Formats: sequence, C-alpha cells, structure tokens
Amino acid sequence: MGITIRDVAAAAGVSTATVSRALRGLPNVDQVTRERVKDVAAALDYVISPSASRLASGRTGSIAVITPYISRWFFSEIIARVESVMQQSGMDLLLMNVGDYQNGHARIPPTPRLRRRVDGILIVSLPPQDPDLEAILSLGMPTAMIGGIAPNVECVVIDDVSAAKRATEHLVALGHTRIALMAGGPATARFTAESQRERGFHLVMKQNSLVEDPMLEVFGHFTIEGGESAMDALLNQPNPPTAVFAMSDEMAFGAIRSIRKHGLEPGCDVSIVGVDNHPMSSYLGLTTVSQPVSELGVTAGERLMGQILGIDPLGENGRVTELPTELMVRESTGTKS
Amino acid sequence: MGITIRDVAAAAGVSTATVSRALRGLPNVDQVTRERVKDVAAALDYVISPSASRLASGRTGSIAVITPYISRWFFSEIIARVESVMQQSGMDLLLMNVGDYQNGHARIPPTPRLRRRVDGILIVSLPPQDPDLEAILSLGMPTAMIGGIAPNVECVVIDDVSAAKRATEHLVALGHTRIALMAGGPATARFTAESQRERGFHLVMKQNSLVEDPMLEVFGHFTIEGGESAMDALLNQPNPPTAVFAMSDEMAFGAIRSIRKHGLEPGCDVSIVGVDNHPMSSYLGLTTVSQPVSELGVTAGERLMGQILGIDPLGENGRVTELPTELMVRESTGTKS
DNA sequence: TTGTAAGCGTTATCAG
DNA sequence: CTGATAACGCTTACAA
Repeated sequence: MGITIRDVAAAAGVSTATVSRALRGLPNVDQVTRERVKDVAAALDYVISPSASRLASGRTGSIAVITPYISRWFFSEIIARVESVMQQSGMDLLLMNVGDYQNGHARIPPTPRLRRRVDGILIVSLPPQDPDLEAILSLGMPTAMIGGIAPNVECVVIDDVSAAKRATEHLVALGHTRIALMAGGPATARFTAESQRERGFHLVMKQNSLVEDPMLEVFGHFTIEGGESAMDALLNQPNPPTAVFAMSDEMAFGAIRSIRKHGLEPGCDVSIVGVDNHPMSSYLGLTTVSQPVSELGVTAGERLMGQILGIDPLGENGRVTELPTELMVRESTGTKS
Repeated sequence: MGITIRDVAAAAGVSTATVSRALRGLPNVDQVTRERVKDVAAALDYVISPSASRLASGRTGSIAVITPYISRWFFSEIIARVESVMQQSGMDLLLMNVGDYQNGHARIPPTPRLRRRVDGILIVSLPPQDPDLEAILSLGMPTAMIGGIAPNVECVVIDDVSAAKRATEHLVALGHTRIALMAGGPATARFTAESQRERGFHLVMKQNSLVEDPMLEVFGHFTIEGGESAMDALLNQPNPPTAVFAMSDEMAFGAIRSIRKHGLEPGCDVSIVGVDNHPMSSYLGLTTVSQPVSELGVTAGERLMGQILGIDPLGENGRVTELPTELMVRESTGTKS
C-alpha cells in the first residue's frame, strides 16, 4: 500500500536518485527528464514519505510553536499568523501548549518532545524564569521568541516599557494623580511584558513626582473576571483612584464593568487605559496602547524560517526586533473631574 | 551527533531489539533487563528518533487539526482542548488552516500534506461542500469531525436545528412576531451550522404562523462589524423587526452596538439572541444559546484517539454524538413593547 | 546528467 | 526472554 519512489523511478525509467532530485527541484537534472518524472509522479499519485525523507536527510520539515495559552486572543492570533507563514514555506506546524497555565493536567516538559522532531522552535511569551525555557534554548536549534528577550536568540518584541509609559503619560496629561496599576499577578513568575510594563508605569509616576500608593497595585490575572474583582477592590477603598492603567485590555474590560456596577462612568468618573487593542476594545470604547500582534507573528515566523534555511543567519548575540505600539484614545479616558 | 538505539544497546549489553521493546513497554522483557535499559537510556540522555520510528512502524504519532479559522474564539477554544487531549496521549498536533477563509494567500490543498504524515485527522467545521472535505475523507484514515456530519465518520456536533428553535421560541414566547434572522452569508458555501440554524428558525416561525419577511434576513459574516452593518440595515428599514435571532454571538455584539447607536435599548426596544455563549456574552448581557465548545473538542479528540488506537472502533456507518445546548436568558431579550 | 549503493535509526519477524 | 537481520522509503556522496 503506497507508491514509493521506486515505483516512480521504474515507471519513468530512471533511478530513484534522479526522481529524488527531479522532484525536489535540485539542479543538474535534464529539463526533459525532470518533466517526465514529474508527470509520472503525478500520474501515479505519488506522495513522498516524510518519515523516510526526514530520516535520510535529517530535516524534519516542521517547527514547533510553544505557548502558555492557545485560546487567548493574543496567542491564537499569533498562532494563526505563524501557521500562515509556515504553510507558505511548506513547513508543518506542531502546536505545543506548555500546560500548567491553562489546563489542570500535569505539565509535560516539552524539551524531549522537541529533540529530533523539529527544525526550529518559536516561543511565545514564556516567562523568563520558566523552567522549560532554559532547557528549550539549550537545545541549540534555530529559535525565535515573541514577547521576551534572551541572549543568542531571535527576538521579536514590542517595547513594553514605552507602551506602559505612553499609557501612563496619557493619564497624567489628563490631570490624574491618583493612578492605580492593574498587573497580572505578583512579581514572581511574571511574564516579561508584566515586569516591563510595571517599570514603564513606575518611571512615569516618578518623573511626575506622583506618589504610588501600594494599595493601588492590584492583580487581575489577565482575565475579564480578574479585572472586575481587582477593580471592585480598588473602588471599595476609602480613597479610590481616579485612573487605572491595566496591563491588558481583557482586564480593562472587567474593570469597566466594575466601574459601571458601582454607578460610575468610565472616562468620566474613572479613567482606564489598557494594552493590546483587542478586537472588543474599540467596541467598548476602551483607550488602549495597541500592539501589532499580526506583525509579531509574521515577523517571528519569517525570521525563524530564515534561520532554518540558512539565509538571514543570526549574529553572535541574537537579534532583537522591536515593533511599534500606538496609543488609541477612546472614551474610557478623560480629564480628571 | 545524537545517541542512537545502538549506543544504548551497547551500553546496556543487549540488542537493539531489546532496547526497543524495553523502552516501549512491550511485554516479554525481563523486568531487570527493562530497568537496566531504561537507566542506561536515561543516563545517556537518549531520545528516540521519531522519523526512524515512524518509518519502521508506519505510525506517525501525530494527528492533524484542520480548521477554516484559527484565531476565532470557537476554533481556538477547540484547538486548545484537542491539544490537551493529544498531549496526554503523547501525540503531536499539526495545525492546518485551510486558508482562503482567513488569509489572502492561495489555498494549499491539505490532502497531499496529510498522506503518510498523520495517523488521524480532526476536522473542525468545514462546510459540507468544501472541495477539500471529500478529498480528506476519501483518504480513508481515522477521522473525526466537529460541527458537521458525514457518512462513515466520527462526528461530534450540537443539534443546531434545536438550538435555533430554542432561541426563536424564546423570542416568540416574549410576544415578538416580526423577527429577523441574521445569518453568516448567502446560502451557497454555508457551514453546516448555518443551514441547520436557518432550518430551526424557519420551523418555529412556521409553527407559529409568523410571516417571514425576506427583508428581515440579513448577513453578518460572523463578525462584529458584519453584525453591526447588518443590524444597521435592519433598523433603517421602514418597518424594522422587534427581535433578531443572530447565528452567532459575535454578530450579536455588533447588532447590540448598532441598536444602541440608533438610540434604542437592547432587550427593550429590540430583542436579540445569539448562539455560542462567547466569554463576552455574559459581560454584555447577551441572551444566547450556549454550546459546549470545550466538550466538543475533548470528545472529538478522545474519539479520534480511540479510533487510532483501535479501541473504540467506529461502526459501519460512523457515529454521531450530539452534545447539549442551553438557552441562557440575559438582558438582551425582553417582552415585546 | 545519471546511476549505484551505502546509510539514516527504528521496528518487527524469526529463530534461538 | 533475547538476538540477528531484513525491511521501512528516501537522500546523498561517489562513480560513471
């Protein structure tokens, strides 16, 4: 069961070597021969055996995308773009969720599954201190990273510090002085984006000599519900903030709901700005700092392919590509009343 | 570069055959031998070569998930669950978007890429008349399908007809008689869910002797923007509907926005019900018919694995598993004013 | 330009 | 229970 290269060779009256060369477009094949082989292969409905090809050549023709989440907007959007790039490059895309964050089930370390299985790895937003990260990087294969920076690796990022600065400055410019920070979680096990955005926030607060009340730092776990509870907590304080910088739009959504629930109006009584430019943000009138999610995925995918193909090789110390962000002012922010 | 089974065999003082058996947990291996082999393999940091294993065994250890979209909520949620099932089964998950719907780039037919490459295929919501669908099914490999029914295939679905009936009946029970239908697009190239939901809608309308004004059938393309424009068109008519059944929550979101834009209040001036129970639905107070997306993914994944492993084989005519839906009444629907 | 043949690293079939 | 050894289907020097 299954036409092999030998069948094609026999039918075309050439050797298997020639078939292999002809079909892969290698040079040094007579044009006539090549056409004949191609025709015969098509007629026989020949499909190459990837396993055999891989075993013989050492190339797997696939890459792995490793992410802590699959269905969250940011991640699924990136996966979609990378898939698109890989499809055009004729590469298979293996999807690997590094559990724990998402599912209840035990986390299966991805490293062993990666060895000998893929030609390259694309890592999306693993926290720098993630135990698997180092293991993956030390595999020493072509690797690209989105949303994080590591030495000797192709990194595609946004400037999270400046994104946060932009958001916070916007709030300050509107006259707010009592500004809350809605982070994902406590400082341990943070994503790169979290610590950077926190830095940006602190910087601007300091620059403007604004006090940072520790009571005004809350955790929304990057979810709508989390953002809502966090905002609840903020508003139930004796001296609530007049503005909030949320590290993600989804948390901001929850916060908006909480604000309304308390009989207040976002952008009027309380200003809120997020990060992402999630598709629902314009819908909800959320002021946010947009990040170019699609470009992040496409760029990282293409760079990874460049490494794998040997064109566009990586320098000694890796490379960091920074993509631009933009403040989108909408209704959720306004001058301090 | 790379420890092979021979290195392990030599180090353990056994044959490669024994190593293979011991490591895979096959019977007929002395317990002591097995342990020794395992220890040696671990010490040597041996990792099996998937390509070699695949070539020799004929099993690829991977499945393909084929979807028309990756980043839309329904799809990414399903992908996430399937990934989880596959990870636990030790299978690789190849992600394949059957372009065209999503990207601008030329659609690459998935069939050749599937042959000899995977042990099973999980198809998510391909329209029944999709040219690739038949080709994929005729590959004759273990296949499972979500959101569609085909002969001789493992199908996991919801009852879209009754989902639509439930939604429409809810509207009728509230006293609405002039009810609009917001579909994805025109009848050609429809997803299974679309035609089924349309049927359910028509059934209830007929049962209640309600006239179906052709002006009240609009297309929202399953997007927020599409839903908004479609609702705009509806409200700009001389005799607008008092209620709308939208085939998806995302379209309903857009519709809600349009309603508000027209100075009307959802659930009060115009009622609207969707399908999905998207995470944002409860947030926006959208009445909807929920579908068990996670279960859809898990069930299909497990069934597919059952087929691949030979347990839980498929009967002659395939099998259809129907998962339950539920009407979630929220603020976007109310009695006819 | 084309053919020959030696791998690639496992698995699986037989013997033993 | 264990060991030889022939596949598995392709790639790739090396020859011709």
